[in-house]
Amino acid sequence: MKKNELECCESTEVHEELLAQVRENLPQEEKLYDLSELFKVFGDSTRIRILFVLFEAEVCVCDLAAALGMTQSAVSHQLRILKQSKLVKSRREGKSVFYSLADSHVRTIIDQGMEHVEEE
Amino acid sequence: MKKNELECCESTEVHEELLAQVRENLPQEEKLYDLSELFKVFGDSTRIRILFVLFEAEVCVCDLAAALGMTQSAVSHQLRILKQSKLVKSRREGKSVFYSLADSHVRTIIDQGMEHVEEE
DNA sequence: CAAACATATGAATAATAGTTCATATGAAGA
DNA sequence: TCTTCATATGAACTATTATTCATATGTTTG
Repeated sequence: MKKNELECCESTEVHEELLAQVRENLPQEEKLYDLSELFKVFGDSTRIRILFVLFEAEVCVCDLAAALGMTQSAVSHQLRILKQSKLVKSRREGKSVFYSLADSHVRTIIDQGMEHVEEE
Repeated sequence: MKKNELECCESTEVHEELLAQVRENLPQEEKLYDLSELFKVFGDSTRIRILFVLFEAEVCVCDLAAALGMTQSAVSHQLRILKQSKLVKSRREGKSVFYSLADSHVRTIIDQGMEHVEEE
């Protein structure tokens, strides 16, 4: 990173200090990437709807598809993404596969998001 | 929604009840959409990095661009999105515009996400 | 073991979103 | 007022992603 890039806002000196401090406290690039990837999973209304259904109960794929009015394939693709992010887990029972929430962070994150959305 | 869609998993009866209950407790479609739109904002590493910089201090656009090694334009576009979602606010001081976090939900949501990502 | 059922998955398509480039807006100073 | 600096924004391009369709995998039952 070249120092020249910082030549902005005229008062270069002061900002250099600030930027140095900011960079120091910034998490590793990989962590930030993983974090954004996690939120990307929440950033789709189909997956959000799936999670809300799973708040209620452990549900099999075809019921999920029925509840959401979507094809089995579309739901299955999204379940795979949710599972890869460890937001849901699955359990096979005969021909069916039942999905449920993986841990409590899911609920907390969504609740906080809801609070933000519901403000004003 | 046609009842025929629910003919799956053979034991239709039981699931009908479950699905009726699930549908009842599901938030309005609009709420779910807004929620996913909010998380979509968190689901980009550029915006996550911007938010982490703002955790440290109130920063002007060109310093943000410098800190992240991005063009002023790209940062400005993302700031607009963050502002529309009310995650950041801005304040003009002469030629510069300073950005800062809008409320505490931002921090809570990101912290919970971090916890999830950092597990195992 | 063959047929039926539930789910998973690869490829293709369609829609969405981020960055770049050029330029517009808005403020400060000569 | 004209120039310069900081930021904002529209359009084009590129990349990413969700859904569909066809089909594969895995399980139960006759």
